[in-house]
This record gives sequence, structure tokens and C-alpha cells, in this order.
Amino acid sequence: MIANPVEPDLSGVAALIGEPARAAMLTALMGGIALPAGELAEIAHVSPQTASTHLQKLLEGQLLKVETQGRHRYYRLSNASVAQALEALQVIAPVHTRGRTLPDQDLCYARTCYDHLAGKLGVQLCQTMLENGWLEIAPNEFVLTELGRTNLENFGVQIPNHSKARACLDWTERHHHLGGALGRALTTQLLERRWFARVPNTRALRLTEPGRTGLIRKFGMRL
Amino acid sequence: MIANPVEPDLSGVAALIGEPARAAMLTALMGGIALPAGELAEIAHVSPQTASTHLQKLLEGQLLKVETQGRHRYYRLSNASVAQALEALQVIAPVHTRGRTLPDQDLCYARTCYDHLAGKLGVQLCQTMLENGWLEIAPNEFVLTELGRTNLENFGVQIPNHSKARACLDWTERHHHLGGALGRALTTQLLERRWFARVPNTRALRLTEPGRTGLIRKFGMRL
DNA sequence: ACAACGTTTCAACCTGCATCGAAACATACC
DNA sequence: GGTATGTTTCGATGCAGGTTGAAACGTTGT
Repeated sequence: MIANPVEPDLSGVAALIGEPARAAMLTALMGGIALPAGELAEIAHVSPQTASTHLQKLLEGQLLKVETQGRHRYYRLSNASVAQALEALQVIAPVHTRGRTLPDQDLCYARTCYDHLAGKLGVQLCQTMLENGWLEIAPNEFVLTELGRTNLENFGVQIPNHSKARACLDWTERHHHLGGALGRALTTQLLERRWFARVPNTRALRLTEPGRTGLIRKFGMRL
Repeated sequence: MIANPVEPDLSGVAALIGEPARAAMLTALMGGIALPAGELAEIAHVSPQTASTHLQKLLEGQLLKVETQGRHRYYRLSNASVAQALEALQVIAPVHTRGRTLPDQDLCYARTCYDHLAGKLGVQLCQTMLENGWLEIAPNEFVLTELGRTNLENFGVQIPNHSKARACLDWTERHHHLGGALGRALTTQLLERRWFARVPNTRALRLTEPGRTGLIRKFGMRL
């Protein structure tokens, strides 16, 4: 009587995300990294017990996965479509009118979206790779060309089996950036090379000086 | 202290959707049609007063628009990105495991998604138009070709100014179908020609007999 | 073995919010 | 004008669900 069996349980998931503390945790995890329960409690400004009950509910709702390591329990988003749903919600969330706070500069410039590069720089990098013929366009996807494969392999990227990559919509730029397995692999390499550095406790990324010159030299970007 | 000003208010929107009655109303409106308050109350199985308070909150949250006509007040989703967020949530909503109820046959076959054609038939029609060279692929978009423009104009579709159309992800088919202004225009014509008929109180569409032969003859579809 | 730490469980409390009856308001019809 | 219908507002009620303190559990380190 309550839920129409014909449709998935919309209200259930939405209610899970609809609690401020849980939303804060989920947002923190959108960077794709895994965080222990205690740290998530701090981020959400709640006690460890409260956090624990929230995390349990998020687990039951299939939004999170756990990985136990010693006495820590690391939580992460269960898959990319969760991150995608969260971004879709952010798109329709009314931007805080009171206080006139536009999205943070750093977040707009470069950040991680689940596990790949987003923000102005993410979009621009994706665009450059398209112009250079490293990528080709398919509906809601990008396909890696032979040229792109060669260049990225030389760069040290672990090319995934299927050379397709999700085109992920950006809530600050309203354009697409490179997602999927390829996006993750590329971002991993960019972080390993220290071209980008994580800004602690946020999803923002800082472009380092070697990163700036590297993007220009190896990728042909205009900055 | 509560909401991080750097991010949009995720929990707010999610909480709005997270109430069963409100979720039912929103789902009903995903078809893109406008419905009066009373009808929405019935759909959500709540009293008119309760529905009214819910609708007011959805208005404040920018998820709905109203249009007053006489003593009726017609509610509709405020824009397509709301529908898109709802579909994104449906993707991650655990399919009712108890009862093993898979999505309804009719809904999977053909339905409206906000204001355009979705479901197996929507995906298939989109695919056919691609194969016939009526559409071309751009990232997360389709572009109407000259051939496609001519054929659709002859068919009676009001071609919108910008010949691009959003590629909308389908939660039953996990493929793309034709959305945006062009998708709406095409669907309008298909309904006007009575090739499809709305199934009352659902988003499902029924393919009529003239519709079946018409799709085969004019669009070259295999059914 | 004991202590420290991270995490979860349990019970009780308390608040926010959906719900409903009654009534007010607006529009359409006779 | 009066009445019926669609919709909203107000006030009161009741319940789901978040929060907390106390305690239990598991792991690490000495």
C-alpha cells in the first residue's frame, strides 16, 4: 500500500541522503576515498555512536561498502552511480541564497568526482584530449583512440580493458569530464606524479608547479 | 555549522524527496504532465490537506512549479534536471528484493520520461534514427542531421531552434534515449497521431496498431 | 595480562514532522 | 445570491527517527 511495487523505492534512498549528518558523510566520500568511521563522525559533527548508526543504515541501503582493517572500518561509496546520483541532486539543490555563497573557488577549479578529475580543469583536460584526437565521442561515453592509448601508456597510465569511459556531467561547469575506469586510471597517475595534491578534508585538488608545466608540455593544454 | 556553505544543500532536497507521499507525487509527475493537487493527493494516498502542505514544501524547494487554472492548481516538475535527478536516484534504489517485483512490463516497454519517450521502445527508436543517419552522436547529446530534419518536418514535428537533444539515461534499459526539446517535440507528435496512448495514472504508454505499422513504415523500425 | 583505542550495541529520551479534523478561502455553476 | 467543489490554513495529536550515555566488543601495543 505504501510503496508502488512498480517503481524502485525512491523515498527510501532519498530519505537516507536526506539527513544532514549522512549527507555530509556521503559528500565527504564523493572524492572516492575511503574514510574510517571516526573521521566521518568528525566531518558530520556527530558523536561516534550516532555516526555508527548512520553508517549502518547507509550500508543497508547499499549506498556504502565497508572494508575492515585492524580496528578501523573504512567506508566508501559502493559504486560510481551513487556518486552520480549525488551530483545530480547537487545540480537541483538551490544554491544557498542567504549569504550569497557561490561554490568554493578551489572546488570549481579542480576536484575529484568519486575517483576521477572534475571541475574546470577536469573539463578542460577532457576537451584538450578530444581536440588532440586522444579521445573520440560516443553517446554519453568517450572512446580511447590508438593515439590516445599510446600517449597515455607512455605517460604511465594503466589502461583498462574496455577503452570506453563514462562522460560524467559536472555540477559546477555543466560540461563533461572523463569518468569511468579510464578517468580513475588517469587521475591515479596524476596524483602519483604529484601533479595534483589533495587538499585535506575536501575534494579539492591543488595543481602543483610541475603539474602546471607538465599539463602544458605533455598534454598541450593552455593554462 | 550545520551545512557546509561550500557545497549545495544536499540533505535539503533529498529530505524533500525522502518522504513517501512526496516521492509518489514526484514520480507521478515524472511523465512531464501537470496534475492538480487533488489528483496528486489520491496518487499519494493522503488527504487533500496533507497533500497541500507537501506541495508547498516542494514549491519552496524549487522542485515544482504551479499554474493556476480556475479553481484547480496544476503542479509540474520545475525543469528536466529534476526529472534527471529522480531517475539517477532510481538507478541506485535497491530493487524491491522482497516479493521479487521487477519493474512493470508496460513501463519497461514504453513510457514517458519527463516529456519524452523512454523505455525499450524509446531506446530502440533512438537507435533506429541513429542507424538511419537522422541523428549524430555528440558527448551526452544527439545532433539532428539534415536528413533527419527533413524527415521529421515532413512527419509534422515542430523542430526546435537548436538541433541538439539531450541523451537521457534510461533506468530500465541502461541505454540512452532521445530527450531535450527535440525529444519532447517528437513525443508530442507521436501522441497527437495517436501512435501512442497514455495509460491512465501511470507513465506507461501503449503502442497503438496504427503506431506499430507507422513506426515500421515511416521510421524503418523492426518490431 | 592489562590498558588504550576505535567501533558498535542497547536503552531511554526528546524533537521534528507528517497527519487529520475543522474551518477559511476561492472559483464555478445554477 | 446560494451551493458545490477544489484548495489552503490553522491547531492539536501522535509517531518515527535522531541523539546521547553507558556498556560491550574487537584489535593493537606494551
